Amino acid sequence: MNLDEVAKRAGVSAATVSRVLNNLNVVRDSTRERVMRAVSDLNYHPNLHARSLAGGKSRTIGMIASNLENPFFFDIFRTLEQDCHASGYEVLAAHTGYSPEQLIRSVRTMIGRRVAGLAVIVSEMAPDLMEELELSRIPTVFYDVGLAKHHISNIRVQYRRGIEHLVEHLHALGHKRFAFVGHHSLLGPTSEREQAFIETMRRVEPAPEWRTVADQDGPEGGRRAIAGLLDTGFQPTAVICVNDYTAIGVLRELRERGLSVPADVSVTGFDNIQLSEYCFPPLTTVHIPRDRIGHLVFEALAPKSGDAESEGREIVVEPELILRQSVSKAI
Amino acid sequence: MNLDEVAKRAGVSAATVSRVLNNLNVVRDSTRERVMRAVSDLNYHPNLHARSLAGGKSRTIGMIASNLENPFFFDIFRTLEQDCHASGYEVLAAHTGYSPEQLIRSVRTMIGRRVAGLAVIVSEMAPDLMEELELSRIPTVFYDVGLAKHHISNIRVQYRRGIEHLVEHLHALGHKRFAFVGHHSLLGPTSEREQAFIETMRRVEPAPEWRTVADQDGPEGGRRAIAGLLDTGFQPTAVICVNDYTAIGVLRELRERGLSVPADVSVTGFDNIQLSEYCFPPLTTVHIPRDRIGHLVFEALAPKSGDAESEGREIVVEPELILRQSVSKAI
DNA sequence: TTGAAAGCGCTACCAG
DNA sequence: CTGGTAGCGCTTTCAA
Repeated sequence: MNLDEVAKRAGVSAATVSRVLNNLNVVRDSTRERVMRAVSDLNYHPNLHARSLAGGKSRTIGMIASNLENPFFFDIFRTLEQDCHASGYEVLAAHTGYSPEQLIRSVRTMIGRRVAGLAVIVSEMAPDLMEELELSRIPTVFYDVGLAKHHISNIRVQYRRGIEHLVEHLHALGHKRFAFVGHHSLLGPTSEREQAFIETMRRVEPAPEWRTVADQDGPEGGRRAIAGLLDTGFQPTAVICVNDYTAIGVLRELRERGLSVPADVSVTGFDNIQLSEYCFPPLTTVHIPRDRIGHLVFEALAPKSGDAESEGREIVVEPELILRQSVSKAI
Repeated sequence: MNLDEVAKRAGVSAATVSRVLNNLNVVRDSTRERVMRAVSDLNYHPNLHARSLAGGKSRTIGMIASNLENPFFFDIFRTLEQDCHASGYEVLAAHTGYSPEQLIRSVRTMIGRRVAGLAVIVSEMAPDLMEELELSRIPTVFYDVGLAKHHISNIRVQYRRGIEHLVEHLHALGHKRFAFVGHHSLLGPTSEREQAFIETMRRVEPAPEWRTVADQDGPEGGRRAIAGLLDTGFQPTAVICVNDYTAIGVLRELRERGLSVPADVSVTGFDNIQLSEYCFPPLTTVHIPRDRIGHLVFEALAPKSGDAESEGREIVVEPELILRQSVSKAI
């Protein structure tokens, strides 16, 4: 089923069918109607591959995320998608499951699809990819990795600041034994959070005891991580989690061990996802404005009429401490 | 940047470059190497649109879900994606946010992309779509909607059975005032759950008091729904939620009103998503095997070598009651 | 307002 | 093993 058959059935040329389908208002109404009729009679659906091939441009934006299951990433996706739809763009989402190989595959696929722009919101990062993307000349946004370049923008969240807020708050409450629950991922924002944690620990007076552990991203990973740590005999009074999603698992494990939060142990998350208000107790966390990030990504990728070809920018996002019931004074 | 430029640079024909890129092992090693070198020198990425256009087949499977944020849908997606990747397929995911218009757009886009198969896992359903898809001859799987047809398979979960299990269990525990918390969506599985609830209520002796309410899918919707109901003065001792994700919001609202679960109110979910074990208290729910569903979808869509052109099948999935701590005897 | 025809970049078939 | 070439289905001039 193709344009020609539709054209034949409508008694017009392929060009005219194309005009109708693309809303070029140069077609006589009667002709347009005949075409539309043929289209629906034949259950015709334009081949999008042919369309992009012939048209050149793509009107599609790609987003690659480490873990779309984590609401943090999904919230960014949702906002980006809304903005895109509002401007007639499609969004293609891919997730890597934190696998660097999958990341490479996804990036290549996106380039192969000739997306109009690409958002790479991942923690794992292969350095060569940056160059591959730069060379591809596709407008790209990275999240917390690398530096802005010609076609590459960069959004960076002041994770360090967020962690510092958290630690200072807990420290002021008298906590002296800290744990950091991270997740596996070689580079990027995660380890920035861990680094910030470690450095802050070293700076604080009097020097606290502290440990770091890591497992998968998510409730299950968080649960296993804290379980492993507690099994070593270390008894933190404050547990700082790399993100809210992981913190949910920590809360459960503590609860099942008969440890009360925050009476026995204070717990913090990061991101301020919706679930952080719905878990028990609600999490003290650090707000990262995913919606704002989504909008920023869109702005960086969609060529606003006027901008010739926007250069890559460096965009900084400030986090904000959110106090809830999962934290209290040290025992 | 295209095949020809690569061919020129490598001093071979476009056909040969194509052979190398497609791993047709008929190319001399030295030639292959020269080509690969040219490819990487030029940072060449094959145009996937041209490829599918020329090749005809697509090696891509589409999945449309109502709400990818709800782990129920995401789990199906994850499994499907794993199976697909293992067999060299790509997956294109779209979500509709329960919007029938978006569903139509997504389906059309998928057809336009000429996907090799399409999974439509949604609650909202426009009847004409079924025919549009049937006519498109794309192998399709619907979830709990319509009937199997020529190219259309159907997975149906015995929701009715699941709800009955739940109600009987609660009834046996002496509950006499029930609430059903649903979510908006005109047709399909959701209302099947609600219908099952209503019919079961009418059948049970002695006749219980009951109400149904609905809001969005998700914690926020669940919270608002139960809040609205409680504000009317109705005091259920058992709240049956359309799914676990929504139940999380119900748990929070009850907690904030000082109602203890399960001492004051019993709450049940549906789906048995991972979070149902992580919330407080852990939810009594009904297990729906999302991984099995994911596998079934894949099998129904990917033409296993051997099958000429598998006919649409009707596949039935049995749910299973899972008892946890969110339910107890009526006060 | 409409038609004819030249590509878009790639695969696949036919020769050599 | 390699090259030439005819499409795949659509958009987009250029003419009419």
